[in-house]
Amino acid sequence: MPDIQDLDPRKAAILEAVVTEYIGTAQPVGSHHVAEAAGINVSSATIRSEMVALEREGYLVQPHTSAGRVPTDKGYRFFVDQLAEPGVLGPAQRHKVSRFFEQVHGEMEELLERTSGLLSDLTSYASVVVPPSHDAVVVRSVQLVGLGARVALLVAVLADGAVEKRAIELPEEIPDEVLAVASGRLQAAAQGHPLGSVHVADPSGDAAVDRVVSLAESALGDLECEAHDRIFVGGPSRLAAAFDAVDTVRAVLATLEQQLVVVSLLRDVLERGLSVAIGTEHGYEPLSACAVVVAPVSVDGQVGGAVGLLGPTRMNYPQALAAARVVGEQLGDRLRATLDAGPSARPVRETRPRRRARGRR
Amino acid sequence: MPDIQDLDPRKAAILEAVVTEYIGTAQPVGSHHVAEAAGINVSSATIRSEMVALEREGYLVQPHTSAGRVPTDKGYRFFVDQLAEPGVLGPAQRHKVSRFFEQVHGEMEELLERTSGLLSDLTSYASVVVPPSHDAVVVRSVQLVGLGARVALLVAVLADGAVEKRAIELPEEIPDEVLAVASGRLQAAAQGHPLGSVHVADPSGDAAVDRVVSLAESALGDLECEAHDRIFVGGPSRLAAAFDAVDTVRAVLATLEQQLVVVSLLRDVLERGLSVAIGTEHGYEPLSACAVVVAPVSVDGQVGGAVGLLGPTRMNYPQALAAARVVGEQLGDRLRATLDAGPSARPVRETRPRRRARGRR
DNA sequence: TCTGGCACTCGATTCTACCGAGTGCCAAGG
DNA sequence: CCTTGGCACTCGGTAGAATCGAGTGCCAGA
Repeated sequence: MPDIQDLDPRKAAILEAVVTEYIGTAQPVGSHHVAEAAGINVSSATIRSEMVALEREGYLVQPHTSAGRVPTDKGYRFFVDQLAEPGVLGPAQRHKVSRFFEQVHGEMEELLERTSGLLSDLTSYASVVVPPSHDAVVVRSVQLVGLGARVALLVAVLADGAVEKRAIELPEEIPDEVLAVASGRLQAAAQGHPLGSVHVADPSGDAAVDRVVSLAESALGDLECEAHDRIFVGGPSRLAAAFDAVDTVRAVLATLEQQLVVVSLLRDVLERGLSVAIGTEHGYEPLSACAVVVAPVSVDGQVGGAVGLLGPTRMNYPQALAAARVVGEQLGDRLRATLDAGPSARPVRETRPRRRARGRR
Repeated sequence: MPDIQDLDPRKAAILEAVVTEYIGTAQPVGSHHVAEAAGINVSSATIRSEMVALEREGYLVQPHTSAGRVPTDKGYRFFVDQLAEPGVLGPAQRHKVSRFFEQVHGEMEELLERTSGLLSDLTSYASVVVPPSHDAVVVRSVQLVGLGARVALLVAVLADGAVEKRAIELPEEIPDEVLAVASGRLQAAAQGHPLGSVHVADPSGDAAVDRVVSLAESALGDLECEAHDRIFVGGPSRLAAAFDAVDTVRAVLATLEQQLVVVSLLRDVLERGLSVAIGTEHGYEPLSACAVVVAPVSVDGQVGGAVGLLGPTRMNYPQALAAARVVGEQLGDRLRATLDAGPSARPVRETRPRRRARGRR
């Protein structure tokens, strides 16, 4: 792509006018409308000739001859990267956010669920919240609870307030007392360590206890991997409002149902250092009519989770970006607050110096 | 409504033909098509005159003069109550179900989530799973874990494998040791009792401990009430496929987002002794284009939860009913299995004799 | 280089005609 | 009395023609 650099300032202004107009009206915009836009002081004829250039360079397309122009993905990209000013939340929205994070109480899962609701309320797009993985988060408590004769539930409470659980099939019938012993040993070994690195050193006298402990140990390891595939989707009904083709709606909804896909989508986008992926930029076919806005959720400088917005490519990028950033930041702060206030060990803080989340653009 | 009783057998046959045809094709069906249907041996003229009668009585409507007929809600109702034969799952579907319940492992939340997926897979409608409330389920374990300096997390494991949790704001800074003592006292008092009726009898020597314990006690009571408002929605994208008006899709999706509404909808329907609510029969305006199929999930004869299907009024009722019933039953069995296999107390079984879930129609 | 003018395109809208599925009615036949 | 074939009629949907208008590309003149 040779022409990713700048555009003629006038072309840029025209492109900007087209994008903003189209975002507002969803109608192809013609040279006449552009000429009326603020900051443009040339006639429609001039604009027309600039538009053919813009079209040749791939920033605009005509749905059909003799219709107005519509931005391409590339056009939106240029707009987002070079033209749009940062965008701020309105006072009402800002108020909503701060009140939300003041009022919200309680427990992690609920917090995430409600955060996704907040985001989609603010923007009227569908939202996704991917919680940070628990890689570095230490265990606060582990417990084994007998459920059936040969089933036990492993419950781990992490320092960030998350509760992870997993059923364990026992190879034989284990009396409650043995479970209790195993539970105690696990608790002693796990407290203060991250999920993945729990290891009970020396064997107890009891072989049954040891068997249970080792099962639970590997289950803890599994938890670390599995935990972060639960995502929180907010306001899917907004999608139906955003698209008028019912097929598109179905395809997008179906994609949203596949949590793994969504998680890796957001992760991909973040890893490429982007905060916006437009149309086909992320390689996910069924979402080619969508734009995705992502903001990291970083806890102590470590990017763990993400919040995202999903809307039509003609979305209000500045506003969506602002909302995602603010909510992502606040959520991160909130999560860190829980972590930091811990009465005892806070190894994450010690091992990793605080670092500002690297902003982009 | 005077005319809820039976219909002329011939009228009934015609109505049945119209309904089945319309369910299949989504096109208004004319007298000619009906005449060709199996079991009808009269001419189209006769059918026409019967149809005017059916229309006068409210079972059919014409979208416009000189189009075929479409069933009304009342028409579907009659079909479901009097005409449709029970309906069975195909062998492939039956296989899917049984394999699912054999394979599914682990923990309650995941079980419910995946069950909703199963249901919507079987039927290609959107599904809802409302877990049984924990009224009668006894506590297997309770634990207090300190999170922040003045925040503790109350984690309760119930006999059915559910894990309920709630953050508690502490009025003062409580050292871990005090929490541990309180946790132990709670555990002793709660184990084997249902969530609502946990009471720690005699005070300890320590006032701080007692304060924490009483806070936790009331939190346990809250948990009982709150717990059942988390529902599991499967396959919302199916809705986009079922309706072609994008407005309808949006309205229905928006309703599905309000968990409380959905829960009370299903509850209402079940309480009225129905398993199907068609169109406006449930008073929920935005869902007037939908039919809801509900089946109870009963554990030990106690109806606690429900599974539901949400589709267009022209849904395949026999199949949907069969799927919902089977999955509801299996889910109930599954939940009871966890309960029954408990190594120690099983008070529910003792106090309530097993009773067959009363079938209807 | 910009601009106003102009011919041209082509989707959207409207109108007409027409087809055909479907109806209601009726008179004849069981 | 019920059924049936016949018949005129309705009216949505489709196809084609006419029209409208927003928008374009091009060009000559400032």
